Amino acid sequence: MSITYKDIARKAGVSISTVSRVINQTDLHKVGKTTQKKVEKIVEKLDFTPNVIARSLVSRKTYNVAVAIKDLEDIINPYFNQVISGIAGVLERRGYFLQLVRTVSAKEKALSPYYLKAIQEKRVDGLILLSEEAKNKDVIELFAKKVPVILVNRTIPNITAPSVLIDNEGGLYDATKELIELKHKRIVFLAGSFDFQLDKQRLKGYKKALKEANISYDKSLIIEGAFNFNQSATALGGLLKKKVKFSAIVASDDVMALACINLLNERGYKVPEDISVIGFNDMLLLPLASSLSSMKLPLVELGRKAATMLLSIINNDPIKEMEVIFKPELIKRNSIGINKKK
Amino acid sequence: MSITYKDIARKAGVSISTVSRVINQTDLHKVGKTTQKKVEKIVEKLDFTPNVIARSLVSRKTYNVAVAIKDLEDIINPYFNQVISGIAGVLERRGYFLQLVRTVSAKEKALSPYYLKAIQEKRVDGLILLSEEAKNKDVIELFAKKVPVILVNRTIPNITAPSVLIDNEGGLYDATKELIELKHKRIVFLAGSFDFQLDKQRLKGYKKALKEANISYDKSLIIEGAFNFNQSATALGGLLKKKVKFSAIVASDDVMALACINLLNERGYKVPEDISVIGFNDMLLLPLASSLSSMKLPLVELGRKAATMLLSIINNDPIKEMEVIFKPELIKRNSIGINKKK
DNA sequence: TTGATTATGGAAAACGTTTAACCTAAAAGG
DNA sequence: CCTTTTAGGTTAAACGTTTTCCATAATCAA
Repeated sequence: MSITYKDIARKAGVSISTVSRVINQTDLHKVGKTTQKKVEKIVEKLDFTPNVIARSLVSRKTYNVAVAIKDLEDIINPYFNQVISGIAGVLERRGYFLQLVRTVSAKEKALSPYYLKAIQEKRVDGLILLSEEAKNKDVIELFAKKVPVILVNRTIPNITAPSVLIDNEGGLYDATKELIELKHKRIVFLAGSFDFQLDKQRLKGYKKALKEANISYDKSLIIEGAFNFNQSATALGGLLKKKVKFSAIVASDDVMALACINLLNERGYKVPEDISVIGFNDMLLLPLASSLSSMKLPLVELGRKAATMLLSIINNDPIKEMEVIFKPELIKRNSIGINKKK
Repeated sequence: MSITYKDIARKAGVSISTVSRVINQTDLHKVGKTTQKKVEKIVEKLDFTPNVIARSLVSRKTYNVAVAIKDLEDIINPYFNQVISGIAGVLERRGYFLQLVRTVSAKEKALSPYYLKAIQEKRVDGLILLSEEAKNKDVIELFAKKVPVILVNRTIPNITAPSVLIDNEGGLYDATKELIELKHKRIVFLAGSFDFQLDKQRLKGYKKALKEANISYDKSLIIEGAFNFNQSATALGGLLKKKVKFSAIVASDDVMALACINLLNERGYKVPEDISVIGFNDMLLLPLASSLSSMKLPLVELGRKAATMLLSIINNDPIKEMEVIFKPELIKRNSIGINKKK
């Protein structure tokens, strides 16, 4: 059916090994110039591409990398989008392919989640884990099996793993501190979900900033918005309904911050005159929020870094640092101002 | 290094063929009940998963499907997101993996674009083409080579290919007609780009509606916004600057429509009092535009359909229809109203 | 009892590569 | 002139499966 080395070899009147050497440019000293040209011409003419499957079988390399997100709806999230975009760029430049896998199984009680399946079946050379859903136990097992894995914005207790991290604690500390400096005392932290490390770490930073300013921690100011617009609006709506007092909000994501601004406007509050708002990620993709202050993160760059590290590990290149930490940087725009109340 | 059939066979004291038969549940009449149990127990205990590469080599199936988008930034676009989400769901349920590939090559003059490379190297069993970038010539060649390919929202001249299409002409016809019924006469069509079939088709529908109403076609009302927020705002801004008169806008995408509403508000126009706006896709992901009227498309469903068709072709199942067409449906919300001017 | 059938299983080729080991003729070295 | 080296190859094993074909023992019908 399709062309193989055998065909090329026959047409060129040489052996299969010679064809392999010409195609891979290896051991070329074992091939005469004229033979080489002859083979190259035929490869060219037939537009031949070696079968990567057969190649993988012997080389044990697939040139395939899995990128794991929790659920496929997650690719809708601009955060993952940008990271994946960065990953993909590096992979392509280095000749690798990108396989998108999920960490949750399909409802029908699949045996193992897809991201594990991809590795068990040896479909991929490595894995970039963008999701926190993957169980610690499973991830530890992967490390034990020497599977190249990069963790993104997630750690495993007591283990130093190759990872690209975000200084979540520092980020929320900086954001909170800025608001405190603007005389805010009752600051809402709209987290995504405390099921995630990321928000636990951020809460730490929030508390730290409060403590330093001798502001007491009020649990009722902490709410969860599931990283999406609607649930964030609902959460904030709940707070308003309960008449909880506050003059500022830090959100764990720009979309969530946007939901706040939107709801506040609807309810007659002005941002930043009445309420200050700071987002996270600085995604800039919603020009509607062109005045949103945010903790900026170079997400595309972060993806690039993760991919580069993974490829280093896959190719046994020396790796400079096991953990790379990106520090969010506060971008001040028009959504924050001095607290004038009281 | 890793476990193979050989190991299982040795431990079970049976042949490799027997192991294969048990694992694949094929030719089970050739395996005794007790032998089967014995093998199964060992497979279970060792947590063995067959090497999919070796398997692919002989079966000529990779259980891998490529989904091609133009550029990786495209996954940021909610349109692709939803379609891919639909595709991924079906693939996973049927045991297939999803490979994300681009139709444009990396800048460094790569030989062939990645989506072609994936096929040439036999990495994938089929391809879903979400991008119009892929050249007709290349796509035709794929069909000639009997590669399973599904086209999404794109056709190839003179060829009936398996495809999932959108009734673009009908969609814009309906939108325009609605506005005409609301007494609008000068209607802006904010297209993405006329490099694309999709917008050419939509323009056709737009013109058709005008013609039926005896409204003359004014080319200056046709602008392009590159399917993104900023360029759409710029395009509309240009129109305003030139003082072109209009009372309604149909945009080729919700984000673009949003850009219009945003700019109009900034410039002091009210929607829908002064200007009516209709979007396309009805993505609903920007609750900020909760009142945006839009031509709704079941994008996730569309992705599902594409994946289902592809798998049918891959597995030589009879395929019901070569072309499935999704008709956009006008969802009326608060962004349109009767034209009161003149 | 004999021949046919059935149940159970193994051996080996094949898939398309890579690569280690081997071969030969010519060139070089002494 | 003989030996060694080098250039330019070839052969064949290996990678981990699937699958066709063959083998044997037990069972069955007559």
